[in-house]
Amino acid sequence: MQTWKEFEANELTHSAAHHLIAIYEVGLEYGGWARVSDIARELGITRGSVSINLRALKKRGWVDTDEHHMVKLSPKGLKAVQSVLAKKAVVKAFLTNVLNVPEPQAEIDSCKIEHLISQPTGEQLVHFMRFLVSGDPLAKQVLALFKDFHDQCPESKTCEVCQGHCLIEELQRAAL
Amino acid sequence: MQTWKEFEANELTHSAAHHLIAIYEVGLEYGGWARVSDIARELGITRGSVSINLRALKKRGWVDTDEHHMVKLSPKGLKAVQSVLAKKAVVKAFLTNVLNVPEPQAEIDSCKIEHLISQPTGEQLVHFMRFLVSGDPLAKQVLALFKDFHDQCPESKTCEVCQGHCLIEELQRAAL
DNA sequence: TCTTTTTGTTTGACATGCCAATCAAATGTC
DNA sequence: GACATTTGATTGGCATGTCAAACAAAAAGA
Repeated sequence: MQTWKEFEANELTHSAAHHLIAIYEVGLEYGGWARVSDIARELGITRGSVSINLRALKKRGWVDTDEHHMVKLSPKGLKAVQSVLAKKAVVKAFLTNVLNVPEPQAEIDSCKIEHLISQPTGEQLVHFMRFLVSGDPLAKQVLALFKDFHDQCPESKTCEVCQGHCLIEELQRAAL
Repeated sequence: MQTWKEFEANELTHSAAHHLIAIYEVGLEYGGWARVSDIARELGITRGSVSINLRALKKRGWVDTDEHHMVKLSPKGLKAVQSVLAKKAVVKAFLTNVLNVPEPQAEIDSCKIEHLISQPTGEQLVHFMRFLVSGDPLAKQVLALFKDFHDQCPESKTCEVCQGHCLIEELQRAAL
């Protein structure tokens, strides 16, 4: 009913997630520490914005700071970053290697949804990808077959993502 | 580099998408027409909010109104709604029928990302699902096999979506 | 040491999107 | 016709997240 409102109820906003990622990336070269300026440069926003945003992240326990304004991910923050990065990577791998979505588009799409994927869904996608690279000959065959199927599909170029739900009803009837 | 900023650059916000969907849903029973109150009730927000939000949607050509304040999707708005609903449905079908994600979770996840999926990605996912229900015995076998694989996987219960990217590196090495 | 640059913070502004409260006009009811 | 309800719009408030501009303090260079 009101499922759509859960969008805002996320623990991590898109902006917050990328602040944490920026701290993580900068920290890789500086022993886990980052400065406001580095984060701002990494994100392409002003120092002022970062300064304000860090206040909220500190208050909620994602990051810590020392007396010299140096910023560091808290254990909780690090875990969140790893979870988000892993979700993004597995989604991107699925899009590029299974769905054959062009790399730039896969990068954009995975970046947009990385912080919105739930833990269960992320885990299942990991398992699915793990299955597909498990070496099982069937998996290889399927990927190859789908590539052919897709290349041959007459709707490949014109399909507008199933106007009017035709595909969905089809899927429901098939009930897999 | 600055890919993360494209999140805001979406043509449809989550809120806007659901306003359009609400108009669509209400309109199904009233020949395509909806009133502000109906939309507000459908979304669980106040009439005031809807009134203000509709102003922007009108200005950008997603909805039209007549002289009696009746609201209707423009052709462009209708197309957008169908695209979003189709993306949501195909994502949900993938999550539930392929990844075996529980229905409530699949509903939440698909709702969160429905408006963020690009057209190319949506189309490819449609083709993938179409392939899986094409009746090809190989497809059936794969789905069954993955179900087993997943049930047997010792990490099924504990995996934290691949802490530290181990899976990703694995996927890259495999290069599919 | 003196100057310049870099840095972090604060301020006022804007945009989105929600709320509650208020209001006028239209609609219903007696 | 008179009163009550429903409806759409407006207002002021709050929260997030961005900017530009101004500021003090620290760091770097001469």
